[in-house]
Amino acid sequence: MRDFMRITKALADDNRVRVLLALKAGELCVCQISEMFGLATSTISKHLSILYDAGLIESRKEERWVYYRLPGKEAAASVREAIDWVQKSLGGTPQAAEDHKKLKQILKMDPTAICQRQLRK
Amino acid sequence: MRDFMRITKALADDNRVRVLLALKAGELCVCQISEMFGLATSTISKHLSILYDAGLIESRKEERWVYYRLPGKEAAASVREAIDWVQKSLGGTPQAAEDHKKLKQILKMDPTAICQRQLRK
DNA sequence: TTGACATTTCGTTATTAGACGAAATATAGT
DNA sequence: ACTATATTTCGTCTAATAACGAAATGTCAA
Repeated sequence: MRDFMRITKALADDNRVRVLLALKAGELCVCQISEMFGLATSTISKHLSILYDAGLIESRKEERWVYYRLPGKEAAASVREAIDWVQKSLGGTPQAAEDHKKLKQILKMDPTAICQRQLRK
Repeated sequence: MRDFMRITKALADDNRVRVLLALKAGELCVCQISEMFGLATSTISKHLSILYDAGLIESRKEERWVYYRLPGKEAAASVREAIDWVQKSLGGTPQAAEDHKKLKQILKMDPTAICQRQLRK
């Protein structure tokens, strides 16, 4: 029950759900997500930790960045079903399309440039 | 997106999820659920309204009582998938078993007796 | 219509969540 | 070791949520 509720509580926030949709396209680092949503990196980091604790995302360190991604086949059934449910329900919505568009822009840029931009705000 | 988030927010509370599990066994009125959880009827009523607004339950008036039940086939896909996901993930947990046991006791009683008991607290 | 009573709504209070910036942590390159 | 910088943690503020009891609503029976 506790594990399941961690998932439902993690999904009960717009921004966290949008992160899951964005990660469909591939892994992202904190500053990229921060840039995409226009929120402080500390805020995004907190959201990611909640998704992580629920098992809804995994992470990987490379150089200076921490990349987050959707979990693989080894994820718990509840988790896989939750992610499928989100994708299926929201994959075709205007919000997802808009986010995807913005994401494409961000992926074109150099990660370093984005992160430095963040700090200057 | 808004509709979907209404569902995820509705699922982000232990008591509301337990209500969905309980309704698997059939429809229940507010006072029965109130008795089952040991919470005030006003609190349960509020929880039910949140589930209702999300489309996760339906209601039916009969005499003095309002019975709540899981939605039928006509429910939106997101809703059906959410309910299936909850049942599949939690149907076999200790919490569900305990609730089911308590529920059986309550269903044995006369609804009138239960509701009057509520008021005396 | 009045009374009984199940449910809902309202007002209040306490806890939880989400946001930020600042400070701490960790890692890579010099 | 030192600096730069990406991320996390911490402290704080504000907003949202869950709980209750009291009052309002609606329905049935007398």
